[in-house]
Amino acid sequence: MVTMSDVAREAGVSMMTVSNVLTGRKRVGEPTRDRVLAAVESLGYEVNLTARHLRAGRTDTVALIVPSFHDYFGEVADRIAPLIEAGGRHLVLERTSADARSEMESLSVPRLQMYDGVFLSVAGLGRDEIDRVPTSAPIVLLGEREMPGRFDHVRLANGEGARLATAHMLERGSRRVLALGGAVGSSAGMESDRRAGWAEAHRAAGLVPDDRLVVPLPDFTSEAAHQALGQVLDDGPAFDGIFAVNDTVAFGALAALAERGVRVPDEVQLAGFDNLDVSRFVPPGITSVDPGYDVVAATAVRLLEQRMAGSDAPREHVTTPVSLVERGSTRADVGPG
Amino acid sequence: MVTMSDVAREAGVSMMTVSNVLTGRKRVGEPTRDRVLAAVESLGYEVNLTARHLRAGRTDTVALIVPSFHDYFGEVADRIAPLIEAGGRHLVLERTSADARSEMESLSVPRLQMYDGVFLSVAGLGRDEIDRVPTSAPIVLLGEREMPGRFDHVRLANGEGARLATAHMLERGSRRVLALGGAVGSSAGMESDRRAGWAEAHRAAGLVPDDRLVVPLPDFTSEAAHQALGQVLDDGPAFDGIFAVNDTVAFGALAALAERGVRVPDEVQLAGFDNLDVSRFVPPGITSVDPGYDVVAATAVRLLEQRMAGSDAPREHVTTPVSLVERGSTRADVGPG
DNA sequence: CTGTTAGCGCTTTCAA
DNA sequence: TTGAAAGCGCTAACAG
Repeated sequence: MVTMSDVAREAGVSMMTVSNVLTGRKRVGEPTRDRVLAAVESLGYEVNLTARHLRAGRTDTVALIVPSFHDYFGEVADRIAPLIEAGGRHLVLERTSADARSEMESLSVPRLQMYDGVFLSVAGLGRDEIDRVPTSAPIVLLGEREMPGRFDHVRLANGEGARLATAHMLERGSRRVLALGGAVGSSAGMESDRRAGWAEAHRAAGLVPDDRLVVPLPDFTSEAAHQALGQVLDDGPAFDGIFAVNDTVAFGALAALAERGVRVPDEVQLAGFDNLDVSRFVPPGITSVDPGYDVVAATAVRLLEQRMAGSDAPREHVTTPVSLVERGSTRADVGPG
Repeated sequence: MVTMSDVAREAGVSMMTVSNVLTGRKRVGEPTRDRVLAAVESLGYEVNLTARHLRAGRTDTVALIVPSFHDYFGEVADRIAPLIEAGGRHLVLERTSADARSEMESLSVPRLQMYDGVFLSVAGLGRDEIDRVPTSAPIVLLGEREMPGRFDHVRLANGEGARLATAHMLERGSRRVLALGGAVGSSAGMESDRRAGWAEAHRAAGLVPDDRLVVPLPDFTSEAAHQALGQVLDDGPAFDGIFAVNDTVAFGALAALAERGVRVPDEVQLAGFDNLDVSRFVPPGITSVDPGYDVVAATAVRLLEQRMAGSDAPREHVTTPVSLVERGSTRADVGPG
């Protein structure tokens, strides 16, 4: 490995001069500069960033640590990346494994403090476990559940989104709207917030939410939704609308409906959550709750940069607004129900 | 910041002993060990990985650097991650910006050598530019084009996949199959390989590939495909099949067809490439070329680990096999054409 | 404008 | 089993 002192020797200058040429932090005379660059070129020298980072005490790198970068977090990452770059830092993504054990593992403190800041979304961890994550690096939590007060936290208006989607279908004539992927117990996760919104929409419409319409899922994949909805269609309660906990789940539902020849939106209306790009294109177009990705990203970046700048302002817990995007999977007018 | 020497002082031992306790590399007496751990706990000490890395000359981290982690590369990343973890290293993802300038930027040597190894997929760079990427770190190229011989390279059998998909539709009665996203010029990218396969299938069926059926796209998004196919439907040549250069493009096509009431597969058959998870579920199910993600991942990891182990075996250029997954968007039997 | 010194936090020798 | 010294490659601070 070629080091800076090799270059210095080759150019007949001190290491400091090489460093100055490379970083541009100090004025260096033209001829000296040229000799240094020539030496760099001829030796094929490359700065060692690890060494620079150790010296500087910063890595100029921010991590987005999420359970999966498909779907929602992929979209979020796409918006966060340019904002972080604009601040002169790099964004890297890390995937936490699904299970809580290795999730805690990947949150091992040493790794966290390798970064100037971290966006963290924890799927499997309970609130207490999160609370035990040391605060060595600036951390902004992303995620749809209660979080310890000692972290900044950005979350969506989940209940409101679910309410919007469900109310929309009720307005358009549905009377029995399934909550596909709704939590049955009283966990504090995203699914229970979304389920609460579903229930609230029913009550606002003068209907009593029927617990049998809440269909839990082992995970929020298309496959799980496909299977579960197949079961409901075969021998579950009757329904005429589906609020899917996210768009991926909605695709699984769509497949199950199509297989049985159930027409969308005529017989069953369908709405999802996340407004994935593909949801616009999948016929008949999936009505979906839009998370306002730009706002989520901008808020998260603002909080993290504030923290990285050393602010000790009180932690913020921000809930960002959502909106409903109506498409062909729900009806345009009030139907017969 | 608490350092190891703080812990050593607190525990009344030398730094070396602290290090040994923490890494477990050497035997340490029980009582000493306990005192060290107590000090670590009470001071809230965290190893500084940057320092460790500098000392070790390794970062135990591998990067997957891709233009986008949606779709194809997201799937690849999901398969690569566990394999890398199994080797005791971490996988991080970085996104290259779309444009070649900042792509070259993110490939700046210093960043590359921060990693023990790199999987690199370059979208915007030409072969010559890639050839100029310094070989400081072990690099395995991923991507569907000719690459310099000095790198290991994993690519798909693009031509074969396109041929399979097109031949399948021709067998099932299509006579005029659009190549949606096919390259028009003679660039050496993925799209021209796939277009070549499309043409070959025609010839094998005794048909003459019609260049007017090759529809170029500004980018391989659903939106671009939606627009372009809309144009073709409105005033382009007649067709009865579509080979979409990837599944994302296929979704855009599906939307354009649905808007105009064109029935799939009865009037137009449709096949894509990548076999995304969602393609299984989008009615009527998108026939797609499966890239064999597990094989791609295993091959790439094998090559990189070999390189990271210091091998100077000749560079390998591996083309991994693909297969066709038939679904409802193409016909089950020979139709009337 | 250029060079010298010191040290970021850790671990690999080597010695006790 | 424990410790002291040396140095990974770089740059801030200060001299010259």
